[in-house]
Amino acid sequence: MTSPAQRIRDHAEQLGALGHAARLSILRYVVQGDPEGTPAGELQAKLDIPASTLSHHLDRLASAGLLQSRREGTFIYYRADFAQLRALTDFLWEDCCKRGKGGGDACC
Amino acid sequence: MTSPAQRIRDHAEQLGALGHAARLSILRYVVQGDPEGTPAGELQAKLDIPASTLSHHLDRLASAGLLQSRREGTFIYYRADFAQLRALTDFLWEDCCKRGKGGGDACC
DNA sequence: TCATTATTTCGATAATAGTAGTAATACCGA
DNA sequence: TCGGTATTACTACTATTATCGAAATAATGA
Repeated sequence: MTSPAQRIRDHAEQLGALGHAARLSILRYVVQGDPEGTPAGELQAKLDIPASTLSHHLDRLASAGLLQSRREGTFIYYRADFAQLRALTDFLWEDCCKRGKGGGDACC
Repeated sequence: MTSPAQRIRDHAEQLGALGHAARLSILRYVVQGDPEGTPAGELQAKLDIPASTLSHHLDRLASAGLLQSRREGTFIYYRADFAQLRALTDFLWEDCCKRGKGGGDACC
């Protein structure tokens, strides 16, 4: 059971991880790619990011729980954690308009 | 027409704006509040954030396009820009698994 | 005009994040 | 084991962001 404050912090960390053009591009590339994962080298080549910089970004996204990695030989495949991503986007809309005048939900 | 790169930058800015516990709390409070808006003073009191700090956070959220403000007397009401928020959350899922093996969409 | 309340701007400091070269490590095929 | 490729760790430097007190601005009503 995570406290409400902890949920805020965790989701803020995930959003912060996405709040950078390179990392957002990485996530989208991985989300749009094969569900089995995309090797780091492909990301480096396609997104044109130096390997060391890319590694930091991947680490940050994985630490936030948005990416999972799996080693296969020399390749490391990264794939999106769709459940976490869904939880994050749902979180933003949670209890929308709950405290509105008539409890109305005309907004969402 | 915004270029793909510009879309990435704009959405990254929005996500970065949400990537902070205080600002995420602000957005959620506003999203869950009355669609007409929530005065800054209420946010300050409920979320216990110093006025000047709050003002900076509100400015950042508004600059990113996630909040809109409206003055009424001495009060300034902030409300969520639901269309922008929807566009943002949809963006993360856009073309999910498009490049997957069988064009499968088992993941989303 | 004056006092009061609501909110923002200024300004300075402290803390965090981004970048990328180089070195190190891991794996595989020969 | 050796050589090549893939990937990460170390490191240092720079840039951006967070914080908040104090001063300034805006609106209202007496």
